[in-house]
Amino acid sequence: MTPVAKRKMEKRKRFNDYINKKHLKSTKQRDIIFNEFFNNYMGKHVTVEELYEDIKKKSPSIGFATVYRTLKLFKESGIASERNFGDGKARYEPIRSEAEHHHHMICTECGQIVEFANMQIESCLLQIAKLNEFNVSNHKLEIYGLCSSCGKD
Amino acid sequence: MTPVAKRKMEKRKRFNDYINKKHLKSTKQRDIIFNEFFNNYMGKHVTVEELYEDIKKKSPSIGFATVYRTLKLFKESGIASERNFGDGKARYEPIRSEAEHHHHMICTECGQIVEFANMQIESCLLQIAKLNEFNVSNHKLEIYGLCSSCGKD
DNA sequence: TACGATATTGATATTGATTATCAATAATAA
DNA sequence: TTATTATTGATAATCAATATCAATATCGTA
Ligand SMILES: [Mn+2]
Ligand SMILES: [Mn+2]
Ligand SMILES: [Zn+2]
Ligand SMILES: [Zn+2]
Repeated sequence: MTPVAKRKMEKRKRFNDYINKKHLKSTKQRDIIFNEFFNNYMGKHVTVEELYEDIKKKSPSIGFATVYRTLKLFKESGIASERNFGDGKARYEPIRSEAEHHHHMICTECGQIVEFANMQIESCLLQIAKLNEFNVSNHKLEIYGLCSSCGKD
Repeated sequence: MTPVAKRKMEKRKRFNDYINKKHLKSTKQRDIIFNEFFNNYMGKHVTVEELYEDIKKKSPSIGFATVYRTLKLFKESGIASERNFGDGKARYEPIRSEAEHHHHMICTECGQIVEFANMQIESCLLQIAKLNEFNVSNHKLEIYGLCSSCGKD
């Protein structure tokens, strides 16, 4: 089994566990959305609209609201992250692994997104939180500007 | 003149300069909103709704849309920052000085906001941007969690 | 001061993303 | 199989933010 397939299976298990724990149900629609999301959007930051349009091609009967609800479920179960890059639309990305926590640089001209991670920043943040006796649940860090292509004055 | 009064005057000058540069006009409404904002919301993070409700008490004829438009003007002219803390409402805070750049820790329970600044993080960010040839215009960093009061399990 | 060009205002309608509603249907447990 | 409970898809509702527009205010110039 490829590492990618293994990762997908792990997320699937986690999602199933969540479904069971909360007494929810497995459905064809959730399967379809799960597969589309984890097969084609790894490392991407997809909007609900985009994912819906994509899925509709193969499964025209799936409803818009269901995609909304399912992505929210993915987030709640810890297999997807919700992102907001200031354009008013929520974006979702599959979580690769707990270890691959990262942040984003967004080009305000072309929309290109560059991911980055930095241990020094992460430990600074923990320290700051500790100093203020804050019990951190999550944090976000975004850099906005022009990418190398768009930034040529 | 107190330091606070001096700061307010500086912002006023900057706003007037912007007004002139863009061939806009000085109006009573803008004066009223400016004064309310810089007299009573220094160090705060106020929503449009909140500021509107506050101003309406003294100046009942001021319209909701005008408060929206004026806060956006404050932002464009560089005398206010727009913040988004994940509750779907934009918040504005008066800019103290270029030197007082800072970030936020938000308690998801009681809404308390703690400000912090950290030079190490700032220089890390600049370095990361440089490495990726990104021309940074701004960045945001937020920590979400429970404050010391709310976090007592 | 009066005039003319231009910007602003306040009320209201509209937009756009997201959420709620609900009757029909599907999944699960007994 | 049946009873219970959750889900679905269509659509209405919500809510912050923005657009529209006629009336009014500002401001440079005469
Ligand atoms: Mn990412
Ligand atoms: Mn602040
Ligand atoms: Zn770009
Ligand atoms: Zn709190």
